[in-house]
Amino acid sequence: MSDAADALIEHCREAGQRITGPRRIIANVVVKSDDHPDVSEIYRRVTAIDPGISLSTVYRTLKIFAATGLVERHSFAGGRVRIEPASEVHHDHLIDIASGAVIEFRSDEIERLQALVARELGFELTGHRLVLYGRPLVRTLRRARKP
Amino acid sequence: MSDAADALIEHCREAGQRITGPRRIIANVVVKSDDHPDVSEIYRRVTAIDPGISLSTVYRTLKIFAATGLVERHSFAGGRVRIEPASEVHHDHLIDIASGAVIEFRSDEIERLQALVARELGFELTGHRLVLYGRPLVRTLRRARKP
DNA sequence: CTATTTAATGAGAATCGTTTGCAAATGCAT
DNA sequence: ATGCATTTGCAAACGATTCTCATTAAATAG
Repeated sequence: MSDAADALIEHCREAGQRITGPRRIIANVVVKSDDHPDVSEIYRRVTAIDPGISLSTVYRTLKIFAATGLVERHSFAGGRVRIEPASEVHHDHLIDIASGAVIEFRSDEIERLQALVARELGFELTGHRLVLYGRPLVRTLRRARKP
Repeated sequence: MSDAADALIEHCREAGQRITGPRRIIANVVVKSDDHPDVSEIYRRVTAIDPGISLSTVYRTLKIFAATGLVERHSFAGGRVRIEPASEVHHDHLIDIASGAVIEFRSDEIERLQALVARELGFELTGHRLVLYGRPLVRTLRRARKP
């Protein structure tokens, strides 16, 4: 239905994959997930639409989508794998340790330094993984200044 | 036996832990592991010294050492947990995608930027996890220039 | 040095997320 | 519609890690 889901499906067809009911549904669920859900959450959302779809199919389909570069699978902090639709622009993640929320960010400066560091060590940087963990800054209430 | 292992053991005692045979051996194996082995590799090394030590004990002991801050447990690229003795200086890792080797590095500049980025997003940086993946630079053989 | 107390161990079962084997169902080209 | 390869659902298998619990060993008191 969704534009992006159609694109995802189209990519699959081009990759020689059959377009099946489950795959359509999973594609739709994934593209409208902007909250980095884990697989069981995806499964929950998928079965809310079609209760007949099995967990294996969700896993298998996500793997195919990932292989085609259509979704990304992150494994933050030793936990379970979390899913996000692939986006044009690369970004890294900051985890709010208070709420567990995942915030996306991007820093060209950091990227540049990474490549530099790798080169200094004698490597060509082929990828990286940066996750920041942080606690929300308490917006310090402006205290009335004593004159 | 080793200086560092003694320190590790001493920390444990101070933390109210009993100093047992298995713990001594595991401590020794860990401190002389500069290659970021995974748990089963640690187990292999430990049982090479005392075949009676169980895998559960290795896991339990590593967890205790980690809790005391004496060893660090990393989970690179969706794989198994890998162990390293805690070091004074913080560092990040670069994985050689050709060999799987783990290289340690440190960049104050990157650290600084991370804190900055976090602050801009409204967070106080409490931790981070940076892993670079790279392919060894082929040291381009200086080709004889045709004059 | 031995007895007492209490924590640590070994062996295996249990758990968790993920993957796999297989028979039945389905997509798609004809 | 027909045939056939691909997908599916189910359940069993899996690998890493954790747990259970009876047994053993460390620290402590006597």
